[in-house]
Amino acid sequence: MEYNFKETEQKWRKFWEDNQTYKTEIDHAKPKYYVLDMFPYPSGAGLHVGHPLGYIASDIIARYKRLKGFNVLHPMGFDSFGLPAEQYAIQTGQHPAITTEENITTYIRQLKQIGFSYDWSREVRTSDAKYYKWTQWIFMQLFKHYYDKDANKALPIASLVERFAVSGNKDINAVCDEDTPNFTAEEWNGMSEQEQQTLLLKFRLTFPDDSVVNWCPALGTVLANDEIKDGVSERGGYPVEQKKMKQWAMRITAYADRLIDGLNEVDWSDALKEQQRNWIGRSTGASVKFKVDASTVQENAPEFIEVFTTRVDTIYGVSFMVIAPEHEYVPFLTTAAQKSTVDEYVKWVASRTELDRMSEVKKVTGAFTGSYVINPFNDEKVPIFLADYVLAGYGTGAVMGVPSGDQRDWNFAKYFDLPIVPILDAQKDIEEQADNTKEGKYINSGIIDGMGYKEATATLTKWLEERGIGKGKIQYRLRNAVFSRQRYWGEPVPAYFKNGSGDVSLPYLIEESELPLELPVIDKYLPTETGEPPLGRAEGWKYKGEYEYELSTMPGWAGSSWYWYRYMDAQNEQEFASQEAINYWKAVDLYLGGSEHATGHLLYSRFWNKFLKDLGLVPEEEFAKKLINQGMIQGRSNFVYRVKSSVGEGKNPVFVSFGLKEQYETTPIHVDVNIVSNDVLDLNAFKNWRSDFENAEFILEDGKYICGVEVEKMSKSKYNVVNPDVLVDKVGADTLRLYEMFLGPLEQAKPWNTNGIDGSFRFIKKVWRLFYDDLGNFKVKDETPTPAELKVLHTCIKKVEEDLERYSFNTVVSTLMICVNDLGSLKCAKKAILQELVILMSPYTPHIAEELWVLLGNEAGTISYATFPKFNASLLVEANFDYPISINGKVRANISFPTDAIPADIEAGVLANEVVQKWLEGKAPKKVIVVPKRIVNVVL
RNA sequence: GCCCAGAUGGCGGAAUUGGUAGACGCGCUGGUCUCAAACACCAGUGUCUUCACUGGCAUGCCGGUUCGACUCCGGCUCUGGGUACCA
Repeated sequence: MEYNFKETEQKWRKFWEDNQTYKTEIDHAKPKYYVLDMFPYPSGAGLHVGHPLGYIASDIIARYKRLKGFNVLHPMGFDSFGLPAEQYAIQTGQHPAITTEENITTYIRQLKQIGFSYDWSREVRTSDAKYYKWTQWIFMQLFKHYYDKDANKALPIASLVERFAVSGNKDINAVCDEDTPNFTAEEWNGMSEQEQQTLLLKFRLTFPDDSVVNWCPALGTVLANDEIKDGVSERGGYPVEQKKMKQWAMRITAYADRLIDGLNEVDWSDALKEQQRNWIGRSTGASVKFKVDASTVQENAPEFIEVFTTRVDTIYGVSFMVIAPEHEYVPFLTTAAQKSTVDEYVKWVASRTELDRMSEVKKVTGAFTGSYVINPFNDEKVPIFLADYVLAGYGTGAVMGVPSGDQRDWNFAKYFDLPIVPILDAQKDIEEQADNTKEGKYINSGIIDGMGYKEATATLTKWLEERGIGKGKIQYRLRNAVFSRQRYWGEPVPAYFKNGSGDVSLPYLIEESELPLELPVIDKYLPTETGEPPLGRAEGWKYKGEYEYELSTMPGWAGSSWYWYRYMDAQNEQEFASQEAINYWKAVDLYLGGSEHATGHLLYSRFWNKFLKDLGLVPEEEFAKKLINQGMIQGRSNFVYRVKSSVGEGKNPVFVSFGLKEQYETTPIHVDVNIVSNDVLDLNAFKNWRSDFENAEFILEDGKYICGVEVEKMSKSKYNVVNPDVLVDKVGADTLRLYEMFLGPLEQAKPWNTNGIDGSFRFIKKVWRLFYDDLGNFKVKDETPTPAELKVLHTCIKKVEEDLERYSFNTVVSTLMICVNDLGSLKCAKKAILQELVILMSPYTPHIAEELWVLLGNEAGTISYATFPKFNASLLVEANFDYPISINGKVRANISFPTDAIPADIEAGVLANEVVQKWLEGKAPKKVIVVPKRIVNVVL
């Protein structure tokens, strides 16, 4: 009798659902274990084979931990706000809520099909008002708090206001904007409401701020870097420019130190922690104010330009200063003679993205403003340049150029023919390249001549501080996080604006009792004619019928920055989760997801978690104790090639087939792999695929359009998604689960390839044949196992347990295969052995395990809460060990010795061996190394 | 460019702490069963040499440490992830 996986799997999935087998409650009698998957964005393409990889692994751990006696929380939900649904809405007019709902339904059906042991009663969706009510609530708390450096935590703004009223801000040690002025209590108390509120924004943990964005005038919207290809919008091919815009920001920089320090207490990979440390980029240095030479500058020019440097010791080597081309000072510093050069340069830089600017470092570009600053140490005039390698958003947007010590500065100095001054006697070949050494004694360096690095730095810093023109400073690369999106499909910001005198209007929060602030209905999902975000279209959408709401929405990461708490108490309408639930489940014990979230989601989530802890709402400083990054299942992408000259207003886009593309200048564009077959594009499907391609024209080869191919990550934006449904239908969920784990180490990236899935399928059938003979008779007997059978079983128990404890999911599959092969060879059909095997298999192949468990006479549904087999080491004891004997590190023989033989006896035995004798050629060995129960090495 | 990974047979991979490189599986080759095929089972399978035994070579490339290196160190090459509005 063949195993009927279809019927059996369906039967058990229904049983688990009907009996709520995996529903979880707080249970103080058992230790808790929280295993969490990074929840998916429910894309229109459905679940792809890359998703389950992590989910299968976490499900295996969840099932394993249940067998080990833990009370396991294992939930799933959806990060359901996001761009693709909105993009689809723009194309079709369909409300994103409808498509999102449909997509989620598909996802749930697909997930349930794979036999995951989720407690579905706890499902969350970030786009559900019952959920985003609490996202908005957390946003409000951020607005109502500031970061107090003395308390080293967030404190209420209300307490800050009280202190301002008593003693101004001179004793306040708080994280705030750079340009926050000093003020006394009298000054504070004398301020208008508007002035006070403006000042408080400099302290709040979320606040409106100017930031530079990719603005696409033709689409009237801001684009992600992702949506820009070759400087034009991927959608439509329109030009994009850099533009300053008021955006909500999150003062994540307040938590920079705690975000770095907290990494020491979590069990995450070193690679990931290193990435976060680098992202935060704490560097110790000094800030220095350079006085602007007033003789050439325009009216209203600044008195000083401040720079941050990690090498203040090189300050005597400064031969120019560079400020960012978009820096607000530029107009004031530009002389009439340089104006046309500067304007042209600024315009060119505005057309480039930040990524372009950082990537292209080989080509030096820049422009001289015509103005100078004065080096405070030697009173020399230093020319001020603009250059695109300085970004306005980093530090002060200005850097001092030291060509002898920094290669980028050196390149710049060569290009503009600026002096390259040596500053250390240890610097070598500085006419050829920069030398950033800190060794040697300073030269050409005024007050630090003859000193070493440490002394010089201290001397200079002291000198600056005494004169009030500089100080030691810790600078972070981390920037405050932009928290606004000019989009519809996201959480509305629970804020409105009033006190609008002229263009100044201030944000205020709505009342907590008015939450959730729901997304209003709009007619279409595009910006307004005046360039406002889509919410500007909502008719009569005003706070108390009077005040403008914030029209941007929250970014994708808002809802995902706290969701693990909502699972603890998903239906709670009074709080984001009850204190009882939070204090029972505490933090995530195992978190599984892709490494592409290293510096996004995982940093923002840690930030919000620390904030919630400061408020006393959650107990743990770090929300995820252990984290594993599953490697990406890579996709096979297809490309079409758009001819560049066919892009623009009123033109039909032209696409050239792969083989002919070298004859044109083209932009490669991803095309949905589902409308491509054997790399041949379905032309009609392509025209229907995206509205801007409906008039597409093609240059064909042999009457066909051949697409390009590349292996890259499988993702909705690359349109290369492969669906697991087909596989479940063909070979069953158990086989799919086994196969995905068998592919290789969880952390490693690999392209999706179904070759080899037969091996997993055969394994399932082999297991079945341990229970049934060829005639379909159930053959399991209640007999006493032999030592050989017990040895096979316990070898397996040991290895499965060890491997699961170190999350080596692929080797467990091999171990199970070896065990089943060996039991097959032994013709073992004994209940005592097979019953334990079934438990060992059950985390991987829950369906067939349930079936066999019941066939062995157990109660249905109880295998999930059975006891993991106990390993008995005494069953594996061997009398002898087979030593590999190597000569000069190469194995030449194998000799068996008693397990407890002493090295001297082994050495004697080895030297007597004829193979060894042959290699010795009568001579005595130089050395014999005996590693007990491992190896013997004879050195000639 | 910068930050972080990875590279082992025809293919996916194993080797957990420096100790037999290639477990397990796919594929392939030969055989058993069958009218035939599928399934299943048995045997072989890194490469060169050889009838065979044996031996040489071999973990991306170059060099080093060690009795011994896929594993540690230095220098490269290529591939993937991130690079702040994809999530």
